[in-house]
Amino acid sequence: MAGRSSTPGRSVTSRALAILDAFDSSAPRLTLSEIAERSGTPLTTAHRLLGELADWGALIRRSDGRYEIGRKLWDLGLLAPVQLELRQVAAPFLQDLHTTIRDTVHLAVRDGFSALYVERISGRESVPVVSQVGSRLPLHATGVGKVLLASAPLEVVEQVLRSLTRQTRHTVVDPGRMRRELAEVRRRRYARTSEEMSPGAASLAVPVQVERRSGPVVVAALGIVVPPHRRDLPRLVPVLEVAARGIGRELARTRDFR
Amino acid sequence: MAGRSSTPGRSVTSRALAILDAFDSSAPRLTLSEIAERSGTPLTTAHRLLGELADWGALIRRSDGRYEIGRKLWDLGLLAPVQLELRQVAAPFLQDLHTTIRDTVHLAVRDGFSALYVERISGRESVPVVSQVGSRLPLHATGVGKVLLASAPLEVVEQVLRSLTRQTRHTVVDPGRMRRELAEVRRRRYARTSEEMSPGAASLAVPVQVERRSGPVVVAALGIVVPPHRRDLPRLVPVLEVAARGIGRELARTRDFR
DNA sequence: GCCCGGACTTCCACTGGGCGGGAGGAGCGC
DNA sequence: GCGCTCCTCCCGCCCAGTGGAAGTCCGGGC
Repeated sequence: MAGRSSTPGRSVTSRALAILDAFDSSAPRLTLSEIAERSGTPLTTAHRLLGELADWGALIRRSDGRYEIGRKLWDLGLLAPVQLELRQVAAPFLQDLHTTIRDTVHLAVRDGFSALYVERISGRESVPVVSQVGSRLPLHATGVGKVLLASAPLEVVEQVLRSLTRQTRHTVVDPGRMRRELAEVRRRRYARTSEEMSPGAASLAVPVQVERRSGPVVVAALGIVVPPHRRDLPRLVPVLEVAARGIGRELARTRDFR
Repeated sequence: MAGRSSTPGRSVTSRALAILDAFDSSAPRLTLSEIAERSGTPLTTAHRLLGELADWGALIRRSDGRYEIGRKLWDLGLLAPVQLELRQVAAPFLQDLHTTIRDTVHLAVRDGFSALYVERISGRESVPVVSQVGSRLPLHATGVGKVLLASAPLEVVEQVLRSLTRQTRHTVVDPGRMRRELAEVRRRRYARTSEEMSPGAASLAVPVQVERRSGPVVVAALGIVVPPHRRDLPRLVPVLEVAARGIGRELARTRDFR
């Protein structure tokens, strides 16, 4: 018996959502007790809520008792604007780009202080690449990141400059130098990196812009990852630009104005 | 005043989920009152729950007041097994396949009585195609559908045979004929269609199998869509088979046994 | 400018759905 | 068999959730 005692004021909904929050890419399959612990929910409560979520199809219970994200959430996720408005539109362009240059191709947006990878195309032979669709990488150490950072609001830039974490020995961690690089990116309209995120990988990226009444807005970054010894990178800039412009134009057409 | 009166016995969680259910591909952006109506929730209740869902990031509220699916649900959806265990693994193979044959390439699984499209790759020039990632099409009118149906449990086959809806004038709607076609698919290990789903498109598909203790299990179907006048389709079967086998082998390695 | 209608937001008293400790069961390793 | 962990079920208390009503905001017609 005894009524509630812990965390008063937590709504039912927030508890249910906390349970969903227990899942992340490092833990996509969880047992009841793991979920209860990770979400800070009493075991019994977690059990009941999990039952409801599983009935609806948000989660599925595997035969070994562990829970996974269900198809219904997968479906819903596909309705998010990143998918519906950006990824869908951009995919064929990335496709063509990949066919042409045969390296790994990326599309990313800025999500707070990270680059969020929205799409990635790579054959089975290309350079090993860290990013996956849905993963987040630092803005200062990747090509797409630098492009996104170069067009981010001042306060974001300042915050990022204050925390330039070293990823490899080539990572730019000096705020002054990064500031100059960003200016360079704005001027040249593309960014490069060489082994700044992971050894053995260089990258090249350009902005994807949409025209608004107030002028062009950078909505995403398009990038490629190549082996660092490739010396002809700048030659690829126009190829990326053509694709980026295509995406931008298509976005302007598709996107429900505003 | 006055307590609840409508639908007693509905849990809070089920109401919140009903609200998410209001969103689908034909209605990915909704106003408060639309959501209230579509979910059968009183306006006020919908309003409160939407607030909670938006705070958490399941939904986002646009500046025009309408709600959309938020990034957090997109993220969660990426953790679903279809994505993590199937799509991720299969993508490079589809990629290679597309590069080789240059037509639209598909990967689908059976979801109840439909084929659920998990991945699609097409350049910008190929045949116009109905399917999109996340969309569902009938099992009896598509190549991947027939492959999936051919290996489905008996009761699924019977149910589908009872409701062969006509999509075009070439759709097979005779249960007897479909039954023979399925036997043929099982024997030959591939399926064909020609303008049975949409005019101007033919398709070819093969099963993707994973070896289990109990023998091989069909977990997905791999297909291509081509113009109907192409007469060399059977020549492409081995190409599809190689890719399908590659996916199957990789799945067996990756997939957490069971 | 004014009025009207529709869509959204805030308020608040009542009450039944949610809560979670505890008991009991299932499965497993030793 | 025994102890351990993990899961499921039970049940009475009580506060979070509920939703009608009233208030506010906005845009468009006249």
